[in-house]
Amino acid sequence: MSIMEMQAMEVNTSASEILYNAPPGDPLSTNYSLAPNTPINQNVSLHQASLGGCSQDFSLFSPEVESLPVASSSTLLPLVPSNSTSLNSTFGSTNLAGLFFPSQLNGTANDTSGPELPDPLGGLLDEAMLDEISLMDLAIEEGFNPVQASQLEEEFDSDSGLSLDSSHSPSSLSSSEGSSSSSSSSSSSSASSSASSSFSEEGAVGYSSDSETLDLEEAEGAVGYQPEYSKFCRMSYQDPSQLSCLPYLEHVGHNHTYNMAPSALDSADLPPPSTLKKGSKEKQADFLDKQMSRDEHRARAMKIPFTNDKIINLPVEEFNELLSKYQLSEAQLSLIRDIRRRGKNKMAAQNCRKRKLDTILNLERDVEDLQRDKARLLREKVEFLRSLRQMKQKVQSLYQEVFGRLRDEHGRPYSPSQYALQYAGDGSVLLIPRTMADQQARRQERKPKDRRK
DNA sequence: TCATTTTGTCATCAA
DNA sequence: CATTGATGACAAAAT
Repeated sequence: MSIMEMQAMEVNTSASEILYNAPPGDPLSTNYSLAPNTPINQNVSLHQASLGGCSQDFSLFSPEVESLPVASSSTLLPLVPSNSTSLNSTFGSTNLAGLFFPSQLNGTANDTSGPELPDPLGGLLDEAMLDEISLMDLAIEEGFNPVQASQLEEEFDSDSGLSLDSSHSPSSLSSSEGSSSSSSSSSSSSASSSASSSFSEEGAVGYSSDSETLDLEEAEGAVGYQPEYSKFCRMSYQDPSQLSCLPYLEHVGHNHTYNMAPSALDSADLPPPSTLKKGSKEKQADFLDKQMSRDEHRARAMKIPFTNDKIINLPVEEFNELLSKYQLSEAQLSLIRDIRRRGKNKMAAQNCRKRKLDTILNLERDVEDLQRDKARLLREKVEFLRSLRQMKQKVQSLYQEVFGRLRDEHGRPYSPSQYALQYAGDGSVLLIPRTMADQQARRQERKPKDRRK
């Protein structure tokens, strides 16, 4: 995405107008009153705004550009009869010209570059940019950071936009992107791995007979997945049925009648011991009954002689060992197998769901990161265009100065409508008749456009 | 009671 | 081949 945008930025720069439009209070734009006379309607839609700006720019600087919808060169030429025409042909005919944009970017409301500051490079403005950059882009971000922007500005002033482009955005972008994506992937992978490891660990603890040391947190570990998200993870670790799986509850099991009920006794939200002592045992039994999972009920009904927790969490070897100690009917064995399968799957499902939530969280984080990156790139683009605009104006004024000092053999100044300066490939500057300049301008004008299509 | 969320279960695949 | 974990889909349970 970033690459695309950067490319788009190089090729079509009409979007710059939008960018300038977006932050009306942009403190930076106030620093540059380059186009003070440019009429700006900030309330118009993006397209209108940009087109309006474009047409003005183009009319001033590149009347020869046919593609432009409103080449109002005729109307505006009178304002700048001499330099505007010459500038157009000149810049339009050179590759260098492509570097410079219309100086009046729409959004710079405070800018004051009017018709008297024609821009030879209006042709570069391309509406394609509008598709990629919109006010929305800027609206999304948390607003321009004046400090950052000014820093960027300074860099632009002292440095070339390209250097900044290459040194800044890619590194920061890649780093942030990499961190975010890697964090998501690594975190999820590590989480899952830790999940499995801790799970097996728990299992090991679990079947080490009567370890009463497991606490709730370890129980969480048993499930294996404990990512940092707290708000998101709504899994209830207090679930009695889950606790029943924990080995440390087994020892309560010799509560005769209810082998698997004891889980309830240890859980925090259960009735206090007083009720256990003095409360009716019936009620207690009912309560415990309700706390038991379906499989626990089934196991009790089938008189399975050991806890579901063991059935589920013992490793295969010990599990088979355990089974061999008892004379179990086929139905009992079948139920035990089901209990084991379901119990394991239950935990797997819990892990799976937590993992899914974690993934979603990470993706959300990634989205935020990418949005930040995008906003930053847009900011950088604005600064880039800003400096570009400045350079254009410099070149333009230089052009006018040079052209204005030229004299023919009779000591008379050249007419800007008949002659134009043109950069040669070797770096020299030639004074050529306008007609030639126009032709060359058209030739160069078409090449890039055709190439793009 | 109804809607929504959470949890359990099953089927299936892959390791 | 048996076991186990992951996961989608569905249903029961809980909120």
